[in-house]
Amino acid sequence: MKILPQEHALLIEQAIRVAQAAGDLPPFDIPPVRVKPADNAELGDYASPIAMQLAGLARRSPLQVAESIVQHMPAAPFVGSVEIAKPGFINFRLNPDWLKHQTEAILAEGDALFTMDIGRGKRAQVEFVSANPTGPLHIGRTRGAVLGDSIARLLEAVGYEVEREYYFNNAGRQMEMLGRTLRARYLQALGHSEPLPEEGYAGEYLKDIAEALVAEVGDTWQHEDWPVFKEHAEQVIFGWIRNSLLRLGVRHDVFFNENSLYETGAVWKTLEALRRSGYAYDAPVWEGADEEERRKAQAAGAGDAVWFRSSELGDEKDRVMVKASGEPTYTLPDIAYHANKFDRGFDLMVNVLGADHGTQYKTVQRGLQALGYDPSRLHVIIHQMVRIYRGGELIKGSTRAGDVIPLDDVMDEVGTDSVRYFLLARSANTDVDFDLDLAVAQNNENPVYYIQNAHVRCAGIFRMAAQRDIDDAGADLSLLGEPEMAFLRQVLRMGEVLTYAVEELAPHQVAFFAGETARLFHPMYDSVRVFHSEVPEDVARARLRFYRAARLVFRRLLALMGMSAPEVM
RNA sequence: GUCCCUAUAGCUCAGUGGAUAGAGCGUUGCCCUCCGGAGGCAGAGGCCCAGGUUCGAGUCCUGGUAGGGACGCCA
Repeated sequence: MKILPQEHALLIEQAIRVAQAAGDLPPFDIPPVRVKPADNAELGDYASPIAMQLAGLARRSPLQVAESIVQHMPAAPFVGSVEIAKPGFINFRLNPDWLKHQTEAILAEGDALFTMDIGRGKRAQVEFVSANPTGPLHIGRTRGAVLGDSIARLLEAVGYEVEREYYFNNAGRQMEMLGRTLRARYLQALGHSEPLPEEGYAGEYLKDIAEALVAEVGDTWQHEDWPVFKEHAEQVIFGWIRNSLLRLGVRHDVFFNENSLYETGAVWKTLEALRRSGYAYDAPVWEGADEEERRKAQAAGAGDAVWFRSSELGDEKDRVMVKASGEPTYTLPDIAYHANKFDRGFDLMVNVLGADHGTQYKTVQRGLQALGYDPSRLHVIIHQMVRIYRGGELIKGSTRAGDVIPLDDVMDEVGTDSVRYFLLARSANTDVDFDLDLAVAQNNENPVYYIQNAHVRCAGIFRMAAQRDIDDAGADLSLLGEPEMAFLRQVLRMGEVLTYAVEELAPHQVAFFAGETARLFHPMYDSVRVFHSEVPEDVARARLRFYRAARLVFRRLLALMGMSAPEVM
């Protein structure tokens, strides 16, 4: 399918060149030509303000420039008419005949509708979720899952070969706490009065794992230490996370274990590289520390840590990479991990993170810079928080406190399609208030049903067509009317919406477009009937052909959002 | 204190430097025998404040104000 703003822009560029060659316009470098869908249908379908932009360069009035451009505009099958409007706009109207026949073009593309080759031959990587296996997946992480997977689907739609990656850490202090907590829960389940470790995980889910463990191994583990329990907890919890993601329609191609960076020595190689470039040094406190910080560190008896001189790259202070104990903080392996990503040679890298990791990624970017990589090649999408409401009440919680609602419970309650839609339909930059009551509502307050119902209605038409044995192949599409054309105009905008959504890595654009398209569909469906006593058979066949294309459009949109396209509801 | 995000209709949100700023819910009035009423039509109603850049600013810049988040030798 054509991406119409681009097609129109090409025509304008050619027209300007021809006008310049003919001496109608003075020579100048042509700036990028912007063409947008016109906001007022009475003015046209697509519009460009290029003449206003060029007025200065051409040293003529915008209207004169527009006239010169329009005079030299080459013909194109999709252009019906070109007009000039007051301040200097060039307005295009689509050729109605061409528009009606786009029905066949849509059907010819099938489920690959609006697949593009922008990313042909290029490899993209999307890293998302990346939750450590310390508890069930909660709603905040789920937003990252939905965003990351939707971005991956979009990249695939424009032709990239996409790898989905999950980075995790199953070592370190947090995992030790997990093991120790499970051990305590296990002993409690056996009837011992074992206290939970300080800063342990209070969540109920570890009780569940402990009880299942008792049922499985009895009391044979009571003399085991925490590593055995950590191993078990990790296995069970990772199983939960994978299952939750699977239910949500999210799969990862690569699970990257932080530990492998130690096994290959990458972590220490990274540190050496940073030392060589002068970005690492040993000291008890960072170089820019004030008196108070120094006193505190001395009082605490701090030994030499290895610091990352990030303040030289715009940070407010330097960061510890290796603690005095010799153990690295997350900073060092994270930098090593991203260096590894860069070395794998992706053309495009996307990292989806929650707002609570906003500071962390900056340190990683500075680390990459210090190593000589170009950090702008890594696109970081930081999404804001998700708040869950039930009955108008905010539900709060953290994994540690354990009073969080696991994703599985939310999916049980509202269904996976609703979870995906509500987490997708907002720009990543804004908070999401997830209203469980609304998401579960089976009425038109719930946009999920509104969009899916458009597909259901199309499917209904074809059930009826099968009964009546009507065939739409070869239908005369010139019999389509204005309402159908309005719908086709909207559908043809899909190319530019997808292009823009990919450029901005903003998949919520797709959700909005789907909603808009459904809003255009339902009134039309009401008036444009296929099976009606007053509709002649040839018109009925043309409309049937049209609804076949409409069904495909909704199926494609829902697929891009990772949602199902139901036949009945 | 520093950094990040946000501020658009009564509410929840779109809006890519261009024309008269869009949708859903709510609200007011109305319509609909027929492909599933989980419907449709119409109306009222809005860019936080002050500067700046631009032929043109909801959009870009600076400074405020208000709300959310992050600022560990935790990950």
